[in-house]
Amino acid sequence: MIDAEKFDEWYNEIVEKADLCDKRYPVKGMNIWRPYGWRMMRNVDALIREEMEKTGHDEVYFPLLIPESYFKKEEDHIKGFSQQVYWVTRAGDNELEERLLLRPTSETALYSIFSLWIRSHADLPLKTFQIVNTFRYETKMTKAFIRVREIHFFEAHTCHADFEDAEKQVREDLEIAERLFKKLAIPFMISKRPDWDKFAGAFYSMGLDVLMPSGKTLQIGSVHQYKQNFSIPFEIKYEGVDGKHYYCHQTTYGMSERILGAIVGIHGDEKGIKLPSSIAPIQVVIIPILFKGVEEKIMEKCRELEEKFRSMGLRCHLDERDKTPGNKFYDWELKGVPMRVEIGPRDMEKGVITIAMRDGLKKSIPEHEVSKVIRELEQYDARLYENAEKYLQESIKRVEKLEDINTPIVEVPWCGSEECGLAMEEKTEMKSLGVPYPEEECQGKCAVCGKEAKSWLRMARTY
RNA sequence: GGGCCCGUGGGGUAGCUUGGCAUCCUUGUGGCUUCGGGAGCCAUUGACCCGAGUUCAAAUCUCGGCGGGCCCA
Repeated sequence: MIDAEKFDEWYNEIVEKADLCDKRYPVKGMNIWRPYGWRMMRNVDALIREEMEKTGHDEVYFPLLIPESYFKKEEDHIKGFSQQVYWVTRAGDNELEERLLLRPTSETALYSIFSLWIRSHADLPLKTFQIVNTFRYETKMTKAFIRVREIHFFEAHTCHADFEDAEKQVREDLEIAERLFKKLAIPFMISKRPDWDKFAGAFYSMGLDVLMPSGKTLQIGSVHQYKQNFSIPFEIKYEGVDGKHYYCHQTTYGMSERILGAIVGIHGDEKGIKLPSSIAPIQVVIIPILFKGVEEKIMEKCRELEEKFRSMGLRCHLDERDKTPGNKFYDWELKGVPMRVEIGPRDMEKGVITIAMRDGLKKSIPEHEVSKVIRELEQYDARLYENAEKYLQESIKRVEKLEDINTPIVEVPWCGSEECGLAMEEKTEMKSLGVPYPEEECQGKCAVCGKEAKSWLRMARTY
């Protein structure tokens, strides 16, 4: 893992060096996805789509532009986003009759239409999602994948007959996160955000955060319970079995390319990034070790092996570039390829292949046992996860007093008042992530006012 | 919201104080030779963020814009 002090600089460099993005596009906060980075993102998207399908969500795609009148329907929502909205006010030479905005998120677009789609209790639950670009005008401190102005955004939107069914959805969303982030080898925390920090318009918000090597946390997902806060202004109503009309209860689930930022940050080292095999564009790279006179024999063996790996369902690449092997090793380590296979004259003689995992493990395996590489990849993924999990667990501590803080993440007894919460933020120079979920009883006294604590408050420095 | 630093070939830099020919490394391209952890030699492409101002003359000085990075709230 990268040292805390060096992390920010390392991160800024590595995202370009590893060919994930190109930051030279001259619009602030809008970077170019390079092929390698985009393949990683699409692989993440594919895992998300898989989860959505399993849980009965349907994919939709709504327009980028939202009429001002739609956007203005929910008051808190406008307040939360108005300073971050890009406007389209003219087309050609004409001023538009109604201004249009680039979606900063799609609630107002979707819900205006959901009110048309939903008529009866039989239409519920309505579970949809989309993966789109959203736009938020960040004023400063943009950072590749972490704070961007054009966001690659996954958003699930669901409508339910009652509060309890929406609560069930929130729980399902958190289970999806468990499965997804396990596959991505990124351990995370769930916190119920304090009221002053919930999503604009939400009844409550659950934040999903990871810990970066800099000691700052990064929110990589959020689940919101809207209750009827949107369905009332947007008039999303259904007719119940009793013939009466009711407003829906709604939830949303959001994630973005910050997931990539987390993977890059959490697993990276001095050599480069380290990818979990679930999203690695190349899972196995084959490097021929050529010597004069035996080139053809070695290349033949490499191609044979490439075929074999492909037939096993692995994403495999044979590096035939005219470079020295050492040069190729550095290159693929930089890009985080989980497994490297070397084939040279010595291996051919012994009938083995040499494998080297990105985290350092190196061994020879007999050629007829090639299928074992699957197991090696699984073990590598598990090591990635375990190391990151260990770092996270070591970084969280419960303390009774604010003076005792010496870890990146702390949990302190809290009376539940906004006043005390904000006082803690000020004194510690940290932000409240919220109440840890699943919630555990807290017996102590509020670290600010000394009254009986209602819960723990989890705090950290954040991106 | 407040403040600080920075913009020179694809990447990293020197030059800026004191205005005048733009330095070095790396990468890319062609070739020879090599290949079990960044090989060597030869040839070669390629740059002063944009705009305005001062000046005989601006990478250099002044102002503005755009972009990048950091700190504090």
